[in-house]
Amino acid sequence: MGMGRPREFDAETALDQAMEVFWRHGYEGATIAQLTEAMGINPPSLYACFGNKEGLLKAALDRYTKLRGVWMDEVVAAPTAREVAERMLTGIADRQTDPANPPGCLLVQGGIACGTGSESVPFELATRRAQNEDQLRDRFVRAKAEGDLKPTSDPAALARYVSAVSVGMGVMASSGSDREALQQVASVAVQAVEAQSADGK
Amino acid sequence: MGMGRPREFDAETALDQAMEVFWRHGYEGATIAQLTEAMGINPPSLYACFGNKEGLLKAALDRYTKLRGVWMDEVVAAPTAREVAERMLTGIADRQTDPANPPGCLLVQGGIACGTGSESVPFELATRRAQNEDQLRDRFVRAKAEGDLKPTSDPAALARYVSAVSVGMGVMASSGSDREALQQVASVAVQAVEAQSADGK
DNA sequence: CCAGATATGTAGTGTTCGCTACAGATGTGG
DNA sequence: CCACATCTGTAGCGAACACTACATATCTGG
Repeated sequence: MGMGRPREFDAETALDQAMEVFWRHGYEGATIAQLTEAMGINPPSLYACFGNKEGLLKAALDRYTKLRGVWMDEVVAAPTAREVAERMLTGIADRQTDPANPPGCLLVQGGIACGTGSESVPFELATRRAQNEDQLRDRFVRAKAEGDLKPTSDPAALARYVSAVSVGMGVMASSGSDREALQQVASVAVQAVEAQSADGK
Repeated sequence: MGMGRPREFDAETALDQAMEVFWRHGYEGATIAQLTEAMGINPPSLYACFGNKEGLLKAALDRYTKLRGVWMDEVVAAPTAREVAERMLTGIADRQTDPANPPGCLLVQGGIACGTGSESVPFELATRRAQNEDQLRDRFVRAKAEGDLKPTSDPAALARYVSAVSVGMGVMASSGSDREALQQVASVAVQAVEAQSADGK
């Protein structure tokens, strides 16, 4: 028994194109026609490879969070909580206004609200954002244990805060805010982390 | 010439119901069927009164921002920049988790991204958020002039920052974060404004 | 009570959506 | 070269969408 005709497109390349469409238009705003055109394939190929529209989104999210995870590892590798926050927020400002990608963050742009029948999409995005927050929290827990953060500080609250600012910056970026505006936000936001640092700066 | 049959529903009451549907499902996620059912009317009445779906959204946004404006006036009436930020952010935490409303903020939930043909919706929401930011900025400009904020502080950046945190909290609320979690974020966020206050607290 | 004007409920319209049946193309194992 | 398996393109499926035609009902002005 043979192995069948091989597929004529590269799945990861196609996924990158799909990711960009979801990123720009959101889950519900992206149509199969737009996706297939961007991916350079026809609907049957899409469904054979990814199951359905939601499966394609999840695959795109996997790819997005994988790429982002590499960067996040660098972020939490910073020596102090303050520098973690600074790397994170200034990096967010740069990345979310990088003309190579759609503005904002796929985990926000993808869909905060969805119609009946797609309630799992916002949940899926929220789960991925929460993973990011967890990674930050773990890093801040360590910072507190190391005496880098004040003994009175709340690492979980700090992580939630940095995560919230990141999300807010993503919305601003998608609404047209430029890199400079986001850098200003990052600059102010870091000061709240400084206030929780043992050396106060 | 007569004045015709009077409408049998109250426009503002119906608008409140429509606002809640948009708030919960977003612009694209909300269907005319859901809207008319919530409003207790039939499609022709909706179109006669509001023009089309986008007109209904704008009317709902007008009502939302009007109600919110009353509260914002109280916020900026606080005596110091720090207290303005505190009232704003703790109030956001309370309001966005108020069980009387859908979670989050209509200006965020309404739609960050939209499909082709509805690009004006995200723009409309962004414009309303910008108005809020302008109001904050004006207040912080005054605070700086009054010596309440440091001479080196940037009122526009501070306003952008508070606005960004508010938006981030809105996304968190819609993803299931409870009041306490948002209050923690608010509590941390205020410290950045404190750092820009002349008395440092 | 009548004529004009506006609102209402029923029952659709055309379009677009996500998705797929099907036939032909292209590969592998024997 | 043949049976089989998988992919590809065309063409279109049923459902849901925003929106509306139309007949009927309810008002005002005369």
